[in-house]
Amino acid sequence: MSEEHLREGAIFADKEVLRSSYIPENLPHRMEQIASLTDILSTALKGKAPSNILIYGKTGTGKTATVKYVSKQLEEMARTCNCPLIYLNCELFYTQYRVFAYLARVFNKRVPVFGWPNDIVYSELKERIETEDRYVVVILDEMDKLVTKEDETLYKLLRINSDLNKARVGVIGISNDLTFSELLDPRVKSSSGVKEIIFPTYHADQLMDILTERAVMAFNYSALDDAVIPLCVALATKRNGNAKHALDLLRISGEIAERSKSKKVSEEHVRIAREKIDGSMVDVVKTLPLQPKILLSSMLTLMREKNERSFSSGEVYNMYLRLCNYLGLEMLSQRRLRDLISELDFLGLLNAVVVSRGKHGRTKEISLNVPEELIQPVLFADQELKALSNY
DNA sequence: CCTCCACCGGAACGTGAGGAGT
DNA sequence: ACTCCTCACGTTCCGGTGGAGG
Repeated sequence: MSEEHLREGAIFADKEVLRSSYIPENLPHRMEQIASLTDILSTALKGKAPSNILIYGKTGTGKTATVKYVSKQLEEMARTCNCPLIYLNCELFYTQYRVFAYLARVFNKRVPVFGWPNDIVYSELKERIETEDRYVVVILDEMDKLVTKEDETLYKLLRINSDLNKARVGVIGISNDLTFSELLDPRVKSSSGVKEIIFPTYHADQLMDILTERAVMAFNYSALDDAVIPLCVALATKRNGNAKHALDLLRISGEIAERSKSKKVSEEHVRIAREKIDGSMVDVVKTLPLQPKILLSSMLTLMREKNERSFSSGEVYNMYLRLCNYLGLEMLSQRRLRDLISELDFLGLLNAVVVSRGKHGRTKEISLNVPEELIQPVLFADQELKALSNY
């Protein structure tokens, strides 16, 4: 077994470097974001009230990495001035109770996993924070998971300062949703002094830099064919410049090369890796309910008929109606379809951006985010959509 | 600078399925 | 068995809006 482990080093020097949980020494093309984040945070650490920060960007634009990177940098400073930085992923702590209970636990207040009323947990937390004159920074990753209609967690946290005398709390919210800002109550935004940092998607050459830098650490010398990184970059660029996707490709290619006992990672391995990743995308489509599947089919039909890539939501809806008619299925309202489009956007299957076309109104421009030939067979495989194959 | 399109997305409400409590 | 919920999924209604073209 240990023999096997040593042999594993044939390809990889340090595989962890390619995981999204890894925080590199250097984050290429994120200087600006690092600077503003550091700037805002360090003034807080120097004794001024921390302002709240909202961070936006699509998946794989380096949001979490940047925040973790900066907090690591400031860790020492934070410790000396008793200003804890608390990281919390809302995917795991998605209810008010869990968030507050977790925070209370950080401040050594034992709160049961369930059972207490929310406001008690909240006031316990408040009391705990107040025991000292200090600043606390709470990082809420994936915070869109937290803001559902009646949930006030975020607002409570943003406003907690008005309930505090000595201590101050700053919130860093990280969101995948670019429209999240509009979703927030504008009063909260202005009153709590929220600053926003936007993370644009990476261009091909930027992805190139990122992958090159990581590959040097992750792989043994000459274990990588020259064509591998450019291929990973090219594939990830097609997927919105998603750096996470690019790194996944690289890592999985390496794993495949390793398993096949190759000495080098080749283009072929990347192809297999892509198929593997695409395969999981296929699974997502496969398990989708009927209506979203019809929606995706409408996209495919439009692409075939018009020979274009992106369409307005009106166009998509009309095509959707046509397909429903053809299939003899009941059709949803345009409002409902808008929600479905947003959901598929969130899943990464679609790409939707609001654009204004002046006299021709305002709409969402929607494009397919996965290879057409990949999902078509999956859609046609659905019993209810079978008839589409000869539409 | 104003208009006005073609949507966006919030609010409120309806329905039926699936638990928890009694 | 029964109420009482919460949740997912849809609906209708409607106020709101960025920017090309007048």
